[in-house]
Amino acid sequence: MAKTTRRAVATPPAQGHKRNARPAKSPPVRGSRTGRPIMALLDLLGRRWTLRILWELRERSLTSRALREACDDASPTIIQTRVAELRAAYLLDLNPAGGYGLTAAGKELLEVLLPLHQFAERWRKQ
Amino acid sequence: MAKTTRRAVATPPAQGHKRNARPAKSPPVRGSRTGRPIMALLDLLGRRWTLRILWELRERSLTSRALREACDDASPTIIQTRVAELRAAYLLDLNPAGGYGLTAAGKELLEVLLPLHQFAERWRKQ
DNA sequence: GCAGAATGCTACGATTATTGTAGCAAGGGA
DNA sequence: TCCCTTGCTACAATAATCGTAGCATTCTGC
Repeated sequence: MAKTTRRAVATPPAQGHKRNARPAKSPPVRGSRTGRPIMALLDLLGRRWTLRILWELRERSLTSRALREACDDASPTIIQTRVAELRAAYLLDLNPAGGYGLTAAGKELLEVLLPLHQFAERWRKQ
Repeated sequence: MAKTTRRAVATPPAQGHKRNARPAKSPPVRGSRTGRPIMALLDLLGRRWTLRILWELRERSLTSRALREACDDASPTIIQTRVAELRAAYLLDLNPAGGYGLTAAGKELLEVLLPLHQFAERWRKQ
C-alpha cells in the first residue's frame, strides 16, 4: 500500500491521566482516498480487533482492562490504539463514570452488525 | 496474541495453474478458541482487505487482477492470501468461467453487510 | 500450430503492524 | 498515607503486509 500513509494514531501528548481528556486525534482513516465513507468504514472495521471491540461493548461498558481481557487478552498497545481510532471516529467513548462505551453512532453501527451473529451460526455448518 | 497460532494459509504446493484446483486449506481461523462462530467470523472479517474484497464482489465477479485493482491496488500477496482464506471459509470461490465470485454463503453475508453503506453515509456527518 | 496477452498465483526483500511484558502517573477509598 | 484501580505508554521481538517481479498455464487471434 502506497495508498494512504499508515497509522499514527497520535497517542495524545501523554498528558498523564485525566478522564475524558479529548478524543485523541487520528488520521483520516486509510482507504478513504476516494472519499467514499463506506471505504473508510470498511477500512476502519478491517483492522485487527476493531470489530471485536465493538462487539464486546455491545451490551455493556468495559474498563480498558476488562475490554482487553474480553478480547482474548490482546495487547494493551493495540487495544489502546484501536480505542483511540474508534473514539476519533465517534463510535466509542470513555464515559464519565469510567470505562468505555459505545456512542449513539456506535450503537447504530452495532445495530447493523448484530445480524452477523445469526449468520455466523448458520455459517458454522459450512 | 499467544492466542491462536497465526497465519500459515498454506500456499498450496505450487502446483502450477489449474482452475478450481482446491480451496486451499487454511488454519481454523484465529480467535476461535472459544469455538463461538461469531468470534471466528469477526476475526476473519477483521483482517485487512477482507471486508473490502467481499464488498467489491458484491455485484459482480472479478478476476484476481481486477479485484486487486478494485482494492486500491493492494499487494497481490495479500489479496491472494485473503482470497484463499475466504475460499476456505466458503464465502467466495473461483467460478468456472474465471474470476472470483461470492458463494451462496458469501452472498448471505453480504446481505448482512449491505446496510453498512447507509450507515457510512450517515456516519460521515460526524 | 504459435506468438501474444491474460489468468491465477508465488518469491522475496523491505516496511509496518501487532504482540508481550513491564510499568508510569493520576484518582479513589480507607 | 498506603493500596488498588484506571487509562495509557515504552520498547524490543515477532508476525503481517507491501511492492516488485515473474512463473506456469490457459486463451485468443492468426
